[in-house]
Amino acid sequence: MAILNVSPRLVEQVYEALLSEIIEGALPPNTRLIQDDLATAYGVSRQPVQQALLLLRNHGLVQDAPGRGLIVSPLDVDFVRNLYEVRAVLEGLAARMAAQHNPRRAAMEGPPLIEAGRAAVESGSVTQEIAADMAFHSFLYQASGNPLIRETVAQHWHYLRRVMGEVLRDDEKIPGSIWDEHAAILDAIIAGDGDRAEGLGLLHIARAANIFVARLQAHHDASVEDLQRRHVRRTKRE
Amino acid sequence: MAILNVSPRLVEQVYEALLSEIIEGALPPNTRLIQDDLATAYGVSRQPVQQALLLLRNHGLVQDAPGRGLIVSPLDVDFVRNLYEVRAVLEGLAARMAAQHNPRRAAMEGPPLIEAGRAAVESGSVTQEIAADMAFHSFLYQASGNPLIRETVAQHWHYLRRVMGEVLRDDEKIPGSIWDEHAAILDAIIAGDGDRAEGLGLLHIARAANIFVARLQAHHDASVEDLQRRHVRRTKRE
DNA sequence: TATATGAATTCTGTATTCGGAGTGCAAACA
DNA sequence: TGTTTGCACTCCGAATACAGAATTCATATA
Repeated sequence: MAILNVSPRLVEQVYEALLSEIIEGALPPNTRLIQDDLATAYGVSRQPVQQALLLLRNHGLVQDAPGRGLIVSPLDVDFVRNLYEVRAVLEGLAARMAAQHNPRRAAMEGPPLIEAGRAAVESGSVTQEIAADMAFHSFLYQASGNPLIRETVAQHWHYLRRVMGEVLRDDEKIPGSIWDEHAAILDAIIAGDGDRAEGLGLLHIARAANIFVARLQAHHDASVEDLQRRHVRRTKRE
Repeated sequence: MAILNVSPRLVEQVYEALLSEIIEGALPPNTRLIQDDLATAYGVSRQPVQQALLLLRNHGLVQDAPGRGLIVSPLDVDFVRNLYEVRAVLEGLAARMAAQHNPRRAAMEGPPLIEAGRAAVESGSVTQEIAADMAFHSFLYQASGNPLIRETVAQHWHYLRRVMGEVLRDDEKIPGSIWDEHAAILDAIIAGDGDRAEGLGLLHIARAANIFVARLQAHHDASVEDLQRRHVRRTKRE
């Protein structure tokens, strides 16, 4: 991924670079992160690297590994479940607020996003699907009129993208029905029906949670099984 | 203020020190923060100060003031309103989850907290009231079984404490009725009634929001008026 | 007297250097 | 052969040093 923010601040550039490498899986969970190595890899001094790592640690994407510096945090299934639980209520809140404050705007800007989403599904590109999904939800947060919702969810989004990446890397696609759900939420917002919008928003995220958590769990189980198999092989050999 | 966390990490010590100075109002909004000055004041080098400021900026407590470094973020009334909006749904979620997963534990540990809260109100000490309130809500988050709720709210808590400090510094007390509301939430949780618990939790925070936002607005208006009066005086003199 | 231009100052961001804590390996001993 | 002790190495946090950008103040000019 290209570095979009061309700020002269090395800290931010390193932060963005590390963030996308983690999200996209180039740096898999439990990878050790050595300041010196990163510094030479990015062609900067250790100082900005250290600060970028401080921020990542603060956001939970990397964690202390006492005695051996920092490692990329593993994707804990329980954690992801909790994440979706929180995001669901935030999504509900956003939908309710959008219905209360911006039904007109939703009527204007919403439908094209749904169209774009359906087109992305047709195209079969997972990347495009994810982008369209993000665009729709971002719009929702914006229309809620409460910038804090977007900021809070943004923190979570890093993890969700990691999960999506992990799950979709070799799995089949996202079910296209999510765009029916999006359309239903949008309808409720345009109708100004806050209660219904909230309920549908909540439900939508709860469904997504079920799908992704189940798949992540399956992945996790598979990798554990794999480890066990290897272990058996090695034990046999000895 | 004493440094409680005796971690050998200077960054954290400086962070904590700055945080409490901001929360308690020792560093009022719009105060300029100069790395060098802070470093000599705390008796450390600029390095840990810079990192602590980076974290504070990331949390929104300080912000860039282009060309003149960093300043303490002003307490924006709209922002606080949004904060309470988000916290309300999180509080509702916490109450619902606690009712679903930990009614027994709530029955054990809840009542003493209510007692302590009522005692704090009797004592008339604002500090104790705030502590008791925080204890009750912390318990709720813990009982929800979702650690993310606590973490997310913790981020917000800094601001809420600033608001409380600002409002309660010279104002009258918090209404004692909040402990009736707490008791009602607890009842619903013990009864295992998730819906009722959620509704009451939401309502409780919404009420608190009304009180504090209104008072903060009043403060703000008063200070604006004050500025205008001064301006008039100065204009007359000229 | 108001405005523009230049230098000095201030402050930040980055690089480099220093000291110390922890780990892992190896050798010695039981 | 298993355990323990000591040493070397790795790596991090903090201090110091350096360079550049922005502001402010003073001076000169219209």
